[in-house]
Amino acid sequence: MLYEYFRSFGALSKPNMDFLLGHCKEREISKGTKLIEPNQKVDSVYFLEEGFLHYYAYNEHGERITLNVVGPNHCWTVMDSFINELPTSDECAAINHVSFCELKRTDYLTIKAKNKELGDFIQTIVEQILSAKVIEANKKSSMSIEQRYLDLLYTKPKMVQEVPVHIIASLLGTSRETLHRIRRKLTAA
Amino acid sequence: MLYEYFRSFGALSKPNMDFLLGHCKEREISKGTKLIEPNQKVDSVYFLEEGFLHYYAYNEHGERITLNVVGPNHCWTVMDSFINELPTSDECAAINHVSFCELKRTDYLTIKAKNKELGDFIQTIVEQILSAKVIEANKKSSMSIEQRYLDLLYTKPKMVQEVPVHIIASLLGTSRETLHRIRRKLTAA
DNA sequence: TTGTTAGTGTGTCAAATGACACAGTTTTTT
DNA sequence: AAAAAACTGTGTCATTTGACACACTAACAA
Repeated sequence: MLYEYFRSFGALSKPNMDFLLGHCKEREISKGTKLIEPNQKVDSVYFLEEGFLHYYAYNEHGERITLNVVGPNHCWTVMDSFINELPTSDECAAINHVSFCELKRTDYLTIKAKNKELGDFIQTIVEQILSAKVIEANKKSSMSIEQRYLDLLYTKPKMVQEVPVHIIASLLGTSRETLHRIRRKLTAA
Repeated sequence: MLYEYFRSFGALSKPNMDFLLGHCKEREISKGTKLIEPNQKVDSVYFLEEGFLHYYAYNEHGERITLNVVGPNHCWTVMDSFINELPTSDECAAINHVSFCELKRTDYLTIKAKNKELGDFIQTIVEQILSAKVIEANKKSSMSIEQRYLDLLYTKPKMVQEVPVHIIASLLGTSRETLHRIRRKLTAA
């Protein structure tokens, strides 16, 4: 699964691909477990194989803000913390039972420095992922809450099914009740 | 000015810095001029020295959505279009008289391939800029409109002064009138 | 200079939203 | 099995917002 994911970013010679995959370790955590505690450094990149992660922060009023919900076949980390070795005030918890692959920073740096092909490969992935985030943020700002919900329903139906409504609502940037009104309106039509 | 900007990302040997700066060309455009027309490829990275750029798009209802307002000492481009040579439906226009430096894609690629120091340097800049965008997007989603306005007023007072209210409002994600109510409330206090 | 356009300030009103309250259901813990 | 906790569905109501309308001013072009 992780192999297919890497493949989607371009070709890579067998020894390099093996070297890359060899540094990724399988792990599992159960529902409710925190992957990242507050004020912890994020020392790894995570690739989800099953389940959903809830990435969130608290604003100055103590309200919990959902920054992202990450599902299977997607990577997650806090770039700033991972790259610059800074502690982050954000947190990350498992919504379901989650299985994933972990790549530690030290291994990440080893891979990046191994040879030119691997270095360029990693760089391309980072650029693609960050660039996609910027596109997503732009897209989001041009859509209403209802449109965002429809988009989510279309692109990630499994997430809508498996993740609690109040988390989906806060991901969309609204309240549980407003999301409810939207769903009611949609089923009526 | 551009030199100082590059410097802020780290050290670079003199010949490499000269090589880099040598490929950036000074340009100016007057108020109202479009830097990027709709469905055009974005073939350059721009570094602003003076004035403000309005980066926007239209949603499916034909409403103009402000994606960003770029001021002096900041870089701008549409990454996806620039890297993958795709036309973008977004547009970009000068709010004021704008002077800037331009770096063409061909020159960008030349610089990147010139030697390892330059390649790594460019890569670091790209990562930093994109990473900052993600952080900004996260921050934005945890703040109310009023807080975003106060933040903008504090971090970019000149932008608030020089850019029309309706553009600031749409940058903050609200209407001209609502921004007005916020300003009225703030001056009253 | 005059006419035209762009931008600003403000009021009204209908619609959308968030906060709260509570009941019913499912899941988890003891 | 019983109790507790988490989640879902729904109604009411005060507040906020966006849309519209209009007056006024500043910038710009003929």
